[in-house]
Amino acid sequence: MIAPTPSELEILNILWKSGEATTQIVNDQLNLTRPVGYTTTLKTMQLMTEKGLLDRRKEGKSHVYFALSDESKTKSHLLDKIIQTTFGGSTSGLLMQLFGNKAVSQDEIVQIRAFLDGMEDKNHG
Amino acid sequence: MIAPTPSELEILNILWKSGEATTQIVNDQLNLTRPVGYTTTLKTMQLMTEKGLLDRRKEGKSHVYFALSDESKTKSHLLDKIIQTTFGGSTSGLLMQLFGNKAVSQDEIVQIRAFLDGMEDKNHG
DNA sequence: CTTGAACTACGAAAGTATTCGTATATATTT
DNA sequence: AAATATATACGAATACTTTCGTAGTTCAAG
Repeated sequence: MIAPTPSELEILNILWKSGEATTQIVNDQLNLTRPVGYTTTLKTMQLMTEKGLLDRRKEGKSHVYFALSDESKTKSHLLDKIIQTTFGGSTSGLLMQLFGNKAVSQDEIVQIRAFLDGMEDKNHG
Repeated sequence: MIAPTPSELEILNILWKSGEATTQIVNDQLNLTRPVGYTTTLKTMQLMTEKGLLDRRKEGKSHVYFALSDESKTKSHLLDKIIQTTFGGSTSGLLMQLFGNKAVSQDEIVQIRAFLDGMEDKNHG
């Protein structure tokens, strides 16, 4: 599994959401959050393509990029890593931290409840 | 809030657990997991002291180091960061990922529900 | 008070990630 | 087909982190 760097993850998040996009579009999206030069984004996406994180197809004079790495697998892997390094491998340690010290909105609690309901149904059925 | 680097976090975890320790002890602990030179550990701890992550007192010819940064605050901060960068700011997104790809026992679900109950009581009270 | 073991200080190299300038290529417009 | 706009390719600079060698310090034992 190839772990993306922070910058690469930003780009992956954009491509996972939009399915595919040109460098221009990705760069515009990035610049909604922070300033970054066009060629910087281009270079990063080229490196990601070499690494096998992305692939691309030619369209007119530009390239259209799309993610090869699986969203769920990648995020799961990143999560495992922080559980390992920050919480000594303990998933419940992470949960305690999350619930014990962080404000979680009512909406999110509702969402989490619904999710747990679904899981329990699965377990019982 | 000063975010520790990965290497710094390893050292913090050791000091949070033991309260305080010399470079020697920290380095020995690190070497249970991976090989790292004594002066590497020393240098890192010196940098951490400059940054205000650690402080130390002289004892004999060596220094005894201890963490200045709060464990819970630091972990909470790291967690916030991954929630932001990886899950678009959605805590429930993280939980779904966690529950979706890992086996979570019925006991843990019950525990989490109890947590949520407690939080809601707090919110409403 | 000299020797040796353990420790600190610090510069600099090595590794990794990010950034961007500049040259070149491609398509479109006039 | 020349000029313009938009792309790509790529080298190299910058930044950040980690690594360790070497020189010098401190303390204790002989």
